[in-house]
Amino acid sequence: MKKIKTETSEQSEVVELLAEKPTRTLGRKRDHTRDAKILEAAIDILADAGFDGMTMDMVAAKAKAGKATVYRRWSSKAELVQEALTWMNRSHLEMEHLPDTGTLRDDLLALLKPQSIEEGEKKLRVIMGLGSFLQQVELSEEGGIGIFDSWDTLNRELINRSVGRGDFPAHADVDLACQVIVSMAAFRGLVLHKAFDRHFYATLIDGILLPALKNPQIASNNKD
Amino acid sequence: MKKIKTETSEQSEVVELLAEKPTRTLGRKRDHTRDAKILEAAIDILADAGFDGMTMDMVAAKAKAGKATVYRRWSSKAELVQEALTWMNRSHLEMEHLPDTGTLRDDLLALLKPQSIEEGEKKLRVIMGLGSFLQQVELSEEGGIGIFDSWDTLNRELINRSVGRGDFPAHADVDLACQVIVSMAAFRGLVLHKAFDRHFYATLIDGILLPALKNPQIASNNKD
DNA sequence: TAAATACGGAACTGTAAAGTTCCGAAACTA
DNA sequence: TAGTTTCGGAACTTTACAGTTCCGTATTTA
Repeated sequence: MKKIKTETSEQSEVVELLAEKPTRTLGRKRDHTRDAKILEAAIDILADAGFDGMTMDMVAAKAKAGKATVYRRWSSKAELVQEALTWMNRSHLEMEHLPDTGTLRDDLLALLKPQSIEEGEKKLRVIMGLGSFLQQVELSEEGGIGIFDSWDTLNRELINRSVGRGDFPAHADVDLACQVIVSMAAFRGLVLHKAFDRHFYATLIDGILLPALKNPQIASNNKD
Repeated sequence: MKKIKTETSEQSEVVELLAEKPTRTLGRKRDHTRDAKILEAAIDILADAGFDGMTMDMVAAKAKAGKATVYRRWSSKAELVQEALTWMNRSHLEMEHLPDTGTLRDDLLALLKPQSIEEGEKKLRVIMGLGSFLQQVELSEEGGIGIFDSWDTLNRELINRSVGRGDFPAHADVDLACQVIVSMAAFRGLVLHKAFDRHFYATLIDGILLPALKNPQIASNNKD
């Protein structure tokens, strides 16, 4: 950025002004394993300090990097956060070994591994702390979800499979059901500060999700 | 905050240290109509700039007050915001004239007045922008925010009345149903950045709430 | 082996905003 | 009417942090 450099010491370069030869093959190579360390540090700090509570010094320190190293990769805090969020949402979807217990209820519960709960709560804290950042920078496309896509996709897959088996009417509103799961998890974590644990999830499934999916009425189309 | 003040200029006061006589009857009286103006200004700015985007100068300017006037009432930005949030949630619960259309569906929808939608969205934007503030200061008691209490109470009233009429089984999980409403509204506003409008609410009621309440099964106890 | 670029670390600059203090004017009380 | 507290407004101080620059060292290519 802004590499105009009005130096007068080297006049010999004037001739090459229009050459535009970056000649990138020189010097020490950039260590791209540092990228992940820095992004990870950024996510950690975002999770428990929020966007405005996070300083570039914190990130650099946590990643054991110099600030110059950070700014060599991302030209601003906003850019770093933007990419950190993308990195956080890189999904390791393992569609191959989906749970298959025979009932939707147990499939959904099987997806709730302790590790995924912990990770999900961390993501929630990150989003929660984004606050004013979201008002400055329009977060990626689609209004900024993407963060729940991974879980949401798996849930949708399980429910669709169950509907396909004939467990529920074909007109069941799968989208809305998926929204309920994610919304309840988020609200419970962010606002109520309670864990989205197995017991609560079972109550939600039995008391809300399954009855809603079983509903013989055709609910109006919801698509947002 | 940090009002220790180790001044040495006035030794005469030392004698009265334990007197504690504010003698408040002197001088111009504080104009308490300014309080509301300032709190309202704070809420407005919180709504479209967030906690960290809001400056005390903005608040003072918007309320046409001096900063000294603000700090005479609240000793810090955090304190001001704290009270502004409380003030925002002062509920004008009009339990007397609850809607009574005869069906729960229409009662719930009737509660969603255009004015309350607009107000609700403003509140959501405020919460959205709270971001890091929530991580610093544990907001109000009970872990929750209380911002949804007003609406939640009315919803619970309507649903209970409907259950009392015999529209739904007596074992219907009213608490959980209320949680669904509030959670979906919050998530939709905070994360999806979409309006919680009449159409979506109708879809939610028809597709989720009513089927869940109608559920003949006894769901496990959920009480948190 | 020399030039170029990377690294972690630290010092530095510039700016924005929290919080304080002072001003002249207004309002209240003894 | 004199002393006290309020008001809006503005100037001021202090602090924190984004972003830049420089250092000594390590790594890579020509």
